[in-house]
Amino acid sequence: MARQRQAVTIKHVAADAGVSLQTVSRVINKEPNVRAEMIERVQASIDRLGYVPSIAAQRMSGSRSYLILALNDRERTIADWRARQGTDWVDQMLLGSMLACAPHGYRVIVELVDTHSDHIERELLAAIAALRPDGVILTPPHSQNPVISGLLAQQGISFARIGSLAEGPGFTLTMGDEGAARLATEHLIELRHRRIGLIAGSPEYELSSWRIAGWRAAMAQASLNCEQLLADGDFSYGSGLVAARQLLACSRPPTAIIASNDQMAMATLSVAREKGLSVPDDLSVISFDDTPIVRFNHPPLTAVVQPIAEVSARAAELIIAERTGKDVGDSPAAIPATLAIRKSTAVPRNPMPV
Amino acid sequence: MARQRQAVTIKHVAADAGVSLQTVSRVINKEPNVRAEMIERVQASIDRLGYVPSIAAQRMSGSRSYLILALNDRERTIADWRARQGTDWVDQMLLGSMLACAPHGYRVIVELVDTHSDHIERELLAAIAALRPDGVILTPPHSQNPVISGLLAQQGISFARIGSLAEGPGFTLTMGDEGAARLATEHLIELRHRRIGLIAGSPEYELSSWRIAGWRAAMAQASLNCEQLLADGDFSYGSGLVAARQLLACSRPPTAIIASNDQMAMATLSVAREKGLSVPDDLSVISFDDTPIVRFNHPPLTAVVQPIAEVSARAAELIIAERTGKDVGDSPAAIPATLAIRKSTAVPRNPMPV
DNA sequence: GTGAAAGCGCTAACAA
DNA sequence: TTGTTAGCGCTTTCAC
Repeated sequence: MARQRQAVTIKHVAADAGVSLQTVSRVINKEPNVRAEMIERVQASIDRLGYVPSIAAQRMSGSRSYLILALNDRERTIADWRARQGTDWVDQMLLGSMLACAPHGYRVIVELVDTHSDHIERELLAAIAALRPDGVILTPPHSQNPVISGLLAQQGISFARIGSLAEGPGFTLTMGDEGAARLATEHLIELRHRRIGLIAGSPEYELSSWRIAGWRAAMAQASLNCEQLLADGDFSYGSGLVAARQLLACSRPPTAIIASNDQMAMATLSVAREKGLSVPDDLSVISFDDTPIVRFNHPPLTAVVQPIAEVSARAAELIIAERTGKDVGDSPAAIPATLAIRKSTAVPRNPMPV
Repeated sequence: MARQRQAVTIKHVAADAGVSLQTVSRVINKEPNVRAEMIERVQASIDRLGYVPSIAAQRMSGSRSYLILALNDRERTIADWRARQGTDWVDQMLLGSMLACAPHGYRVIVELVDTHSDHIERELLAAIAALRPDGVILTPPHSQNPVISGLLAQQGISFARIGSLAEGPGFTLTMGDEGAARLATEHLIELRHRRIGLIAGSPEYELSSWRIAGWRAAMAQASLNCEQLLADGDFSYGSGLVAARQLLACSRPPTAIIASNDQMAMATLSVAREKGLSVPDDLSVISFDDTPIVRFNHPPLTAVVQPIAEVSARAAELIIAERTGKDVGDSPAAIPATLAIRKSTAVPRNPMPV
């Protein structure tokens, strides 16, 4: 098969409309200072010929590449995909960002990068050199990596940081983690829980501390003590087991536990089972992260629902708006998570055990 | 921020190595007829400068775009993403194709296209004009759409059709649906089921008929009658309800049902519940599609595990190999699905009801 | 085996 | 407001 060049190019359109290339270019890019009549004429030719500009050529001439990179942690992402547990972070990102990109002619490319690798810089630079994306959407833990931020800023690529509020370049976006933790805690307080444990996420993630802060705030507001109620975790199932055991083994164990993600929530359920505690009667459990595994559990878990798609859409919009020179909107932008109340939270059977 | 051009270009490398652009280009593209010494010298400069070729420029000059489009049905994909039930078809596709692409410098772009739209042709042509991908991976139902196949062939773009064996251009790949249906049926026969129902998938999908064929073949081999045991479905939950009710309402109802996807399997479970049938004692159920919803069910369902990642990887390899001019391997390629035996299949309590 | 020239499709800068 | 020119970074001829 012969190597095909572009079927219809800007030249064809220009010839067809009887104008210069430049005029066609101006119409394509919706530039000002073109007579309405011209726009109409050119647009008619574009439609008739079915012309679509070549992204590569646009990129070459120093314009936009219409490409946005969705940067995710390689190890985590591949592990999630392999596990087939329904973790749909990437899907939700695609859902949000692709739908936001489509009307502007942008595309999203999922790019996986090693977090802990020392050549993360080289990997990212290679992707940038190869694709020259107009923007990059960073997810935790990349979003709080100053090496990445610095590199992108220096390259003049606009980017959005999801789940980070650290000072520095780039748009910052959150899902209101502190508020969400507060929401979850308050829900439990309303159910008359007094001892509410929290299994924290990995300290490598900024949002882990926000969740702790939200929980602390809600507890303080209700004049409840947090002592012995905070356990470390790192988002892994194993760390959840350790943390849940620690919480439930203390002198005055909690009647409710908030786990900072789905894996640790599942681990908490497992520990409850091994201790003969029934959920939710003996122990209420809330999961941060409303994944299928959480929803299909028996009982289905009360969970914090993170608006990943919405945040990703906003991230894409911010990046596109910046390029277009339009009003960029607010940053930091917070799109609050909500609480889905299900069957794993209830009034405690023994409000004050032991 | 100043619009940044490529940091390191082929010119820099050429100057650094003291050779012509052409020689650098030859080294990049691993062309023959370059002295080993030259290759080494150029490669050293490339490494030292951290040079990565611009995909856009490569595309412009008539070479490869290093882009592969993963074409999926828009409506279905977005519905799955929104439903958040853990359907991970796209994830598995990405897992397989991205990992296969990475070593060759290729990227994958997920593209959603309306199946039933009359401007599907325009949509696809627009994507091709904009990106000029080196290849396209088609999934059902696109993979069996002759309009799409014809268009891609005419554009000289290599493509792989997953789940289609229809004559025509493009590589064809399957997950051995007939064999998988046979496997599932034989598993039930071994458990001494004699009346095994099948809920078919949408007739718009070629693979629906393959599954029927596999079931029929296994039944015939065991000298079992298929009468009244085949019900129509269209992969939707609703159609599964209708089909399951029909099967279970007939004069000699089945003791086992194979549903052609997860949704219809769930529907079958629901109908079993409403009829007071216990699974697996009164009714065995097998799902085609091993999604989280199936795995997390109580009881977890015996299911056909489709090697989506493997097939997608193979599809990407075929496309890349064709470009590279290497041995392309076989087409049609079949990567057989397997059967995960879980708790929804057992020896029937009443081998011959009524 | 290596290099020089032309051009891919488009836009920035400038001119008219 | 519109058109002309030059050039983006690379690969394809075609010379040498």
